[in-house]
Amino acid sequence: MSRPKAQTRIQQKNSEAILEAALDVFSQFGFRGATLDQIAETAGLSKPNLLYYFPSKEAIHAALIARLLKVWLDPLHALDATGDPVEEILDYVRRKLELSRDFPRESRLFANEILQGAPRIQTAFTEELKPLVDDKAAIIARWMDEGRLARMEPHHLIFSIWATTQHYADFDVQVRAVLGRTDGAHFAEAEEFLITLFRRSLTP
Amino acid sequence: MSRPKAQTRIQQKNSEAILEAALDVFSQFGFRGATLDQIAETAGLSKPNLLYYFPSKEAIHAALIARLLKVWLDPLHALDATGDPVEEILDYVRRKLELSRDFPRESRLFANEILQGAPRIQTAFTEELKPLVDDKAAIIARWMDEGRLARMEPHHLIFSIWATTQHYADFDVQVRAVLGRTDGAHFAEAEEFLITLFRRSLTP
DNA sequence: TCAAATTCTGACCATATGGTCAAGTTGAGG
DNA sequence: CCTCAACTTGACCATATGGTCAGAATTTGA
Repeated sequence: MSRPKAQTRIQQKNSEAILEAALDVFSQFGFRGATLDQIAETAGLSKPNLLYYFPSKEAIHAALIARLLKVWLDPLHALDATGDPVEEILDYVRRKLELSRDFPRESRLFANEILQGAPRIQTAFTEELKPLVDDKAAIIARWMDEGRLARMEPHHLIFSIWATTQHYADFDVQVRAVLGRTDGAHFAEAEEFLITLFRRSLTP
Repeated sequence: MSRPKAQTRIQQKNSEAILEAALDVFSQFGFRGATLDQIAETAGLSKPNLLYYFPSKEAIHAALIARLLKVWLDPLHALDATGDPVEEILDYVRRKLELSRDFPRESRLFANEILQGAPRIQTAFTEELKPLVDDKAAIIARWMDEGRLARMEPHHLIFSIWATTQHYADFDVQVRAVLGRTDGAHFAEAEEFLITLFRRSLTP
């Protein structure tokens, strides 16, 4: 972070390996549960070498969070005020569920962070997330005023979409245990279910 | 756990204080992030004294989990096959949301555990949770067969209820940040929203 | 009241962990 | 092929942490 963007080939490669390894470890054990030794070993580097690229454990975590925040908020950004209300929201559900399926570690990284009071991303909440959500909630409210969506509290609608989609990444072990499966086939079922759930309650 | 149930007045009081403190600390920092010193200080005991009542950190955690599992599964147990289908499920939603409101630490304790792969409660999943969910899912499926509920995949319906209700406990900081509130008034809104959401999609 | 059982504690231990540093190795440009 | 900067590491440090133990303080029951 404070270090200038990776420039040499080696810097590029190792920084990437570190962030990749850190994502593995942080998402599995949380910030305090993760150790530099674990991250270094996963990345195939020695601990001092790891600390040559990032000044501290904090810095690695911060770099990860910053990098992922954009990807994470992207689907909500894509919600288009000029599209068809119901389909726009269902598309958002689909995109969020795809993130859970394709980037479960990222989802768990955020979940871990928020669960523990989000001590390291408070500013992102108030400065990025809240304005974005307020903006999109206003669009949804307008659609409801126009009678193009059934009336519901827009913020809570967004919460329910986050909750239901992220559940499949964050509580993966529970989902698998309850369904008695080890494959990932339940994502297709989940999509069908969620689309049905939200379509029925949103259609005016 | 291995120790016989607290018998003397002092044992009763101190065991209780320890579990209460441990709930605070574990739910906030996760298993690996929590320290015995923290728990001991919160409980108002010395660390060696803490270890006089529980043989290890693991044991404290295990005792907590065991004690909470019952409370946590209770609302689902209460789902009654002879009741009115839509109202039974909406009552379940209400009870789960009440748990999130009244026992957020318990919710976060479980969330932390599951997020990290549920290494310490795997057996509870397969031996208690799965059979219970399968049982209730069968009841819901029967209601749908009888045309008394709109058709949806029952397991995923249950997941969506867990996800949406627990979201308000587990992601509390995020909810507050996005709503821009510090009070707990959003629980009433959440209830209204969730009841509407599920009623619309479940009514045949 | 007094001995036995229970409860409590200061001091201590082994290990883990985030981080440092001096010195060595490797790679890139001239 | 030589030099200088970039990269890498073994050894090390201070602190934190889970846990132990001998003995002191307190409670209990006869």
